[in-house]
Amino acid sequence: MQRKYVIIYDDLVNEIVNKKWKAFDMLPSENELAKEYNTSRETVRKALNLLSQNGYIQKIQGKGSMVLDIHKFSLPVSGIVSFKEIARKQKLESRTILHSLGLLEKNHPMYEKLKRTKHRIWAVERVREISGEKIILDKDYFSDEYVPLLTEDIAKGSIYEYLEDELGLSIGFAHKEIVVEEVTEEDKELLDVNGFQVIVVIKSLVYLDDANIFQYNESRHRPDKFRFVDFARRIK
Amino acid sequence: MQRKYVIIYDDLVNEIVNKKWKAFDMLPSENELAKEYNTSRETVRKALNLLSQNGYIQKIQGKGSMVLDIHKFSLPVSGIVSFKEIARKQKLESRTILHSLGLLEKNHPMYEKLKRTKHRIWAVERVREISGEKIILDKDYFSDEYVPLLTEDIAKGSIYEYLEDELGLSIGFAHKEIVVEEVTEEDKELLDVNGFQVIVVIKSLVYLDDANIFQYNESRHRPDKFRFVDFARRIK
DNA sequence: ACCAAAAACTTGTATATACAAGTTTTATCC
DNA sequence: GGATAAAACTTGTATATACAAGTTTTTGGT
Repeated sequence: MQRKYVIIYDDLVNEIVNKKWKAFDMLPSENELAKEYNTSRETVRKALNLLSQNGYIQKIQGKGSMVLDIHKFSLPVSGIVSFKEIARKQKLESRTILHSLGLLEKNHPMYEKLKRTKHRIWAVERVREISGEKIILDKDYFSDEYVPLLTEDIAKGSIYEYLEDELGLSIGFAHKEIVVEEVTEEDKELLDVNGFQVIVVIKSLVYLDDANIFQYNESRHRPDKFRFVDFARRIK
Repeated sequence: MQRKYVIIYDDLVNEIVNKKWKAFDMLPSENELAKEYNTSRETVRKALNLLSQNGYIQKIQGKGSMVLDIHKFSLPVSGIVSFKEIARKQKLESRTILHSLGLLEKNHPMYEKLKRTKHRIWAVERVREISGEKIILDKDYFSDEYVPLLTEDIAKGSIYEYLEDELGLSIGFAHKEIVVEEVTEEDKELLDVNGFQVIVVIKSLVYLDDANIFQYNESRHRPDKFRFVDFARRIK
C-alpha cells in the first residue's frame, strides 16, 4: 500500500527544499491540506508530525505550521546516512579507497560486540578522500548471517545501497557515540593526518527493523574536517 | 488537561528504567495496555510512538514492542539537556564557576546572530569543574526580550531551571553543531587544557515553542573528557 | 509425526467525530 | 476610536471503527 501520509510528507519536503515554502512561511492549515489531498485531517497530521520530528517545521497551537530555517546550518549529518548519500547531497568531489576486506578470525573481540559468535564477521576498511585529501577512515563489521558475501566491487561502491536494495535488509536504528581519541599508527599510515595528535571517532551500533544487531561501524575523522550537525527537540 | 498518552509514556519509561521490563522483553500489546489504562488503542499508540522515538522500544509489526538495551551506551547526551540535568543523572561531582556576567555592547556580532538588534543581550561565561578538573567552558547568550534580568545567583545555579520554572519560557528545539577548534588563549586561561591543542565545541541555536530564536550557546569541552551519545532512526 | 491451511493474535493505516485549547478576526458596545 | 466580547479560525487530545499486513498459534488432514 502506498501510504498517504508518506506521500504528503515527501511532497511537503520537496516543496520546502525547492523553496515553494520559505523559512517563516506558514503551511496551509491541516483542514486545507486534508481537502487538497482528499484525505482526513488525522492523515495530514501524521505527515506534519514527521516534518516536525525532522526539523522542517514548527507546529504552533492555534496558529499553524511554520517552515523552519533548516539551511542555516546546512544539511544535517546526524541520523543514519551513508557516506555516498552525504557526498551526493553536498556535491563533494570524493573517492573511496578500499584498503582491506575479509573475514575476521574466530577469536576476534568483534564477535562478542555483534553478539554473533556462531557466525563469521566481515571486516571492511575504507579510506574516504575528499578534494584529494584522505580525511576519513571507515571500519565496518557485518555478520555473514545477514551479509553472506561481500566482494571488492560492492565494497568499492555503496555497501548500504547493496544491503538495502539488493539484500532487502531494512535498517531500523542506531546507537551512536562520538569521542576523541589519540591518532593510531594505522591512522597515520592511511590518512593525511597533517600533524594532528587526535582524531574524532564516531562509533555506531546499527540494528535492523527486527531489533537484531546488524553492524558495527567506526568512522575516524581528521578533526579539522569533522562537523556534526543535529536537530533536537526538548522533551518535556 | 492531564494528557493520557503522556501519563502512559511516563509510566512505561519508569517501568523500563526501574527494570520492570528488561532489554528484549516484549511490552503488553496495545490492546492490553488500552484495557489496563481504560483508554483507546490510539492513545496507547501515541505513548508507544514517543517511546520509540526516544529509543526505549522497537515496534515490530505483527509481534509487538520490544524493550531496547538503552543502557548499553549509558545515558544519552544528545537532545536539549542542561548541564545540571546531566550532572544529576550521571551523579557527577561537579561545580560551576561563574566567570563573567553582563550585557554585550551594541556592536557585538551576537546581536546579528540572535536577530535581536533592538534588544540587549546577556552574556554569561561559566566553567564546569568535574572531579576537581576544569573541563568545560560554557558561553551563553540571551536576549533581554525574554530574560530581562540575570543575576549572579541565577547564573551560579541552573539558568534553564530559572527560565522554564520562573519565567515560564517553553524551549522548543535547537540546531546543534559539533566541531573541533584550536584552543584559544581564553580556553588555556580558564580550563585545565592539559596540553591539548584542540577543543571540542558544541554550538547551539535554541528556539522557543513559538519558533523565536532564544539563545546561542557554545560549550567548549576538553577532548579527552568529551563524549556525545545519540540515538538515531533511519528515515525511509 | 509432519505439513498446510485457517484462525487468532500482533501492529499499521485511514477515516470520522467530538471537544479542548490557543490565536486571529470580526462584531459590538460605549 | 478603542476596549471588550464573540465568533471563527488554528492545532491538540481522545474515542471508535474498519481493514491491511505481518506473526504466532491452532486446527485438521494425510
